[in-house]
Amino acid sequence: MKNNTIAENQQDIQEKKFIFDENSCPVAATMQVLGGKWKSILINAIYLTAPARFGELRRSVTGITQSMLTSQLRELEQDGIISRKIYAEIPPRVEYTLTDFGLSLSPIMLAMAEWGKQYRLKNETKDES
Amino acid sequence: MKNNTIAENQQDIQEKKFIFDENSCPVAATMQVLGGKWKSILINAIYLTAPARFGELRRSVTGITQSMLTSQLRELEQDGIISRKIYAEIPPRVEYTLTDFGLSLSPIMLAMAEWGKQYRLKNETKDES
DNA sequence: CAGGATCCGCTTTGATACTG
DNA sequence: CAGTATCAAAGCGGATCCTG
Repeated sequence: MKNNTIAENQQDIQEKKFIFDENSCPVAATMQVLGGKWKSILINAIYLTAPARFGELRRSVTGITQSMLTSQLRELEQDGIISRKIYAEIPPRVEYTLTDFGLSLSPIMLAMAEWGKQYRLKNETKDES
Repeated sequence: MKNNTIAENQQDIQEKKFIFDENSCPVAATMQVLGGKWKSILINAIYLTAPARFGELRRSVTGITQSMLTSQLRELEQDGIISRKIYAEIPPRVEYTLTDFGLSLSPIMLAMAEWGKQYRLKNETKDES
């Protein structure tokens, strides 16, 4: 059973006949979900403050506008990352939490957080000019 | 009925008062390096085919234009992710490889690749309509 | 409180032509 | 071969106003 989805055969590996594109590269798929200016921040915020209310997120995620917050939350919900729970109250209340699938992102988020710290450290000491 | 119109200070301490923004959230820092349509694909491509020549990348990374390839490679080099080695030959030859710092991204890349596969699987079975 | 609907500018990306 | 330069198109993000 030599059904290699990455390279057709051993010769391709030696000749480096790889094909990378947005539809086949699985890393790109993840980036499409996490991409954009706010998605990763929102996931992180909801992860740390769940259950997170809309107004809470608007205040804690500095700089985001209402419309952006709404649209990004909708997309994350659409992608199965977060779940939206509506309470029929006056005033209305909506709580966001990570789904199990969203929680499966935590290894990535943790690794990215750790790497991001190192990256910022690296650039701090470099900016001493 | 307590009067908490101005008593927010005490409560805020007990409440979840997190602040998330692009400059403090380390995850956002990583996203700034990996963000965009091509960066993650390029890192993956260079990781798997290093040393990768410019023309090789242009052919293997399907859909990218020369100008995009150049600019994205320059930014990755600027961020210390890849190194660019020029051979003074005719015709010219340039090889790209990941730096040690770029290699430190591999846990993230591997985690993202694995998650991306699951994500695509999830959506495949969902698209059976 | 938690949005929805519009409008708009800027950044990102793409297409094309040219060069050492 | 490995770029640069220029221009056009697209998409993302932002500001503002309105609503159940």
